[in-house]
Amino acid sequence: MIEQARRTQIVDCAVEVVAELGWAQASLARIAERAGISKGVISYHFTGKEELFDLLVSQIYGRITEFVVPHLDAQTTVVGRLRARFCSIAEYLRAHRAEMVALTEVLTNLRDADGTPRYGDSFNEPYYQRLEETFRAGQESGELRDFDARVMAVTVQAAIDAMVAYADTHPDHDITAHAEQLAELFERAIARRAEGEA
Amino acid sequence: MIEQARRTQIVDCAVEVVAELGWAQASLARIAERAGISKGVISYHFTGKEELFDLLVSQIYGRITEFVVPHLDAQTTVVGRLRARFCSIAEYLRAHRAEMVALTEVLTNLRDADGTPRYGDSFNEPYYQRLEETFRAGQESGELRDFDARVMAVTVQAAIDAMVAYADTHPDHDITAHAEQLAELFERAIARRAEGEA
DNA sequence: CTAATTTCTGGCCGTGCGTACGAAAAACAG
DNA sequence: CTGTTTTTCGTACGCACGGCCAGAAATTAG
Repeated sequence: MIEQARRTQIVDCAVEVVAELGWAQASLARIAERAGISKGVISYHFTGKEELFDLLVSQIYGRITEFVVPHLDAQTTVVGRLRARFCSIAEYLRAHRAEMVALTEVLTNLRDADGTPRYGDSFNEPYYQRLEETFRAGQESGELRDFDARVMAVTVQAAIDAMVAYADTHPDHDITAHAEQLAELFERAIARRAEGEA
Repeated sequence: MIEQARRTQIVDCAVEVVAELGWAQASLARIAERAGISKGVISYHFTGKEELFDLLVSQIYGRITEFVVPHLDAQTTVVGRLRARFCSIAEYLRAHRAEMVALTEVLTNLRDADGTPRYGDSFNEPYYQRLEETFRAGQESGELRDFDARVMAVTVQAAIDAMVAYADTHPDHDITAHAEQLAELFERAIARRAEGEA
């Protein structure tokens, strides 16, 4: 059995380093230093920097999904699901701030050999599509008004990202209240008005 | 007189290179190559990479502001001003896509010597404050409902940034329609309902 | 214990970067 | 034209990075 523990230890140290010092300072040497090992160990357990951070992303992303999805599934209405999305992500953010910071940092900065962003558009696309489907279903059921589901999905995701980023730079910011504000904001934005309207 | 034209020429080439190849590939050597000059010329006209890209940012930012502000001032209501903000930025984006791409790229990636982002939070703060003031005024005049003006400001700015970023990666995207969707979205989010409500 | 395998070390290599510098060239003044 | 200043060129330096490897150390197997 290949020593799997080393890999996760290295990834954990990478999370710490990225969260504390930012992507630009997160060299393999620094990560190794943080882990108390030689630089070569990383090269031994990973084929390269890419594989290391790919594992980092998939691990954190998996944990977040694992936490958020049940909250979504507990809701029946689109408005309820959207509120659960904002609030559960805020809750996870409050408990695992460093993870979120590191994830954001890696997603926005990691590039592969030719210099193109590794997690660009293609990474958000699945989110967009699922949000779109949800919105469309709500529109057909009559719960929601008529609007461009793609623009709404992009904007919702942007609002979440902005919440995470703002919380990062403002440690005293009330994330829970922020999430509730977003929930109310978008509820008004998507819900059909009490009086009939297109 | 110091040759000012050289500076702007170099900045223009920097815009092109960043817009086409991304920040990671925008080395001084490549910019010099694009400009058809030697690398040392850049060092002669600028104290360093920082000053070059500071000039780039302030130039582009200035042009955008110059275009957008009159559209805002033409509006009297908060909802109108917000719509004008979305639409005028979209209009500028349509006409000067490369500039916008380069600006975004530089803002998100430029770091100073110690590795901290040069244009981070502090850059958005003035926007936030002006948006906040506008929202507060609207709330006091009764045009707008009660909500957290700071969260709304952060979210509006995020929606704009997301629009720019999405337009960048989806060349066929209808930016004008996107802006109008945002205008309607946030109008519903901030406006007081027809029937009285807190 | 010995031998084989896995894991680790520490340093070296090539690359690309921003910057500094001296010499060449051009522009300009007297 | 001559001397001076401004601008440009090409290069070389120092640095940090990711990747790589030969050998040492530790672990495991027999």
